[in-house]
Amino acid sequence: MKKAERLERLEDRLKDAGVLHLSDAASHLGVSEMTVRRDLASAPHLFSYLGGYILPAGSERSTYRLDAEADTHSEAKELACQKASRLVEPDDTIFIDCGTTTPRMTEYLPLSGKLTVITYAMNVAERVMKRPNTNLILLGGLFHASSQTFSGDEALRSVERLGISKAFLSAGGLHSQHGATCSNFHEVPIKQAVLARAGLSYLVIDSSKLEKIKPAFFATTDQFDDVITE
Amino acid sequence: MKKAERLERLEDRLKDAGVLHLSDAASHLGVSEMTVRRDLASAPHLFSYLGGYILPAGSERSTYRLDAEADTHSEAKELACQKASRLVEPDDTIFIDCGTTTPRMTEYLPLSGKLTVITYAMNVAERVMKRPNTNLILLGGLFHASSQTFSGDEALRSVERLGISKAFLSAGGLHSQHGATCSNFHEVPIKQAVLARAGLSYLVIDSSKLEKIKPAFFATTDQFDDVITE
DNA sequence: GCCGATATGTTATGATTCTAACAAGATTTG
DNA sequence: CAAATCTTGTTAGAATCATAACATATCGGC
Repeated sequence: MKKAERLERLEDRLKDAGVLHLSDAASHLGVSEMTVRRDLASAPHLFSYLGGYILPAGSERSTYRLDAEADTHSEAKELACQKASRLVEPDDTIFIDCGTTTPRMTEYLPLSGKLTVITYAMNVAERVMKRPNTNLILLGGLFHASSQTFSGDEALRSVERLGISKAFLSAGGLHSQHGATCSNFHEVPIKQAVLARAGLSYLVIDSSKLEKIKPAFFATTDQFDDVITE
Repeated sequence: MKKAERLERLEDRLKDAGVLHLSDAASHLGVSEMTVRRDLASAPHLFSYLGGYILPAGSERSTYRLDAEADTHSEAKELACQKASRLVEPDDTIFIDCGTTTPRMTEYLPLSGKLTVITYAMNVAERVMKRPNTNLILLGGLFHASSQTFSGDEALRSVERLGISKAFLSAGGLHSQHGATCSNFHEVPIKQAVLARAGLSYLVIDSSKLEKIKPAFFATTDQFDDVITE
């Protein structure tokens, strides 16, 4: 058995198991741990190796799943999104912000009528594109892994040419004195452009965000028509 | 600082970094490693912990299942993409077109260096965003489910402001007389804008496309520096 | 303030992982 | 066939990780 074959078997095995311990891999391949180490070192584009465990390459940067339970304050966010979705009418053109809260709205949006969803968040786009009877407009640009969003001048210009009936914004903090703030500065221009263009603007947050302050300020409290929490 | 806050900060940090060493996490949070261990143990649904390293939960399950077999001329496309990827150098800025062929290139691109990938195809973006050390620029706009792409004026204007060293285009047909054609008219403006801006342009197709004609014409054969097939 | 309960830090010990160096076997090449 | 090269295995010491036990600190009633 040659190195190439071992690498292939490792790859296959990883697709099933997800992670593999060095010692398991060694016995599975019938070679010493040292050989597996050397195999791994020779193919860093295929595998990641962390403290004795083998992973498929790139899984460190996996998309953040929004599985119902795999998130802090999950039930609160779910509830807030259900309430927010009730405000959407079948023929609206709505903006949905990034984060772990507002993307959940996609599950509760009305299916009748011709809804149009505008977003700059990948996790929102991925969900909306699978819906029937729904237009999706994604504001593109440079991708930021930290927030799963895009940023760029052209996106701002696009917003100015769109009609937005209702905007659903998210925030990392909402403070009575210091308004709405978020963690990433690149989100600020888009949020502000949307706020300026939207007919009605809502802030959708779970109550744990109240009275918190994050580094990037983007709006005062009175710029929102309503704040929706659980 | 309470446990809940530490967990949130860990989550944020992981979104950026992907993995985090126990000792880094401890110093980042200003607590002992033992406390971080205990925090992790109390929230196994949020994090995976392997040999001293913290990962987002579920990242072992990287489901990069390719539609590889569920596609015609699959091996031919795969081969063409491998050949095309060999033309890419570590610090290039490349454009990758839509379809079922060119998105496979993402698997073979070099991992060293700081690659930048420009695209208007959702299936390309979804793959590139999971790669480390890679910038992703998505040309946004209105989503077309038929080709999994976006279209819009702002995207065209974005292309004019980008420097593209190599462009990898796809086509539904390449005819000796009638040039390169595709099935969707909304792809034409982007393809043409990219052709006009790219340093080198390649057409990546499997040989079954040769001498075929599709409804939307977008380029003559001599506009490409090379045609890459299996 | 006092108390119990919970949270956090420290230490020590054993297990595991990492790395380098060398030896033995397999493969290529002239 | 023999030398050179590449591959693999073994060993040992250093570094790191895991776990438990205990000490200290903090918090929330009463």
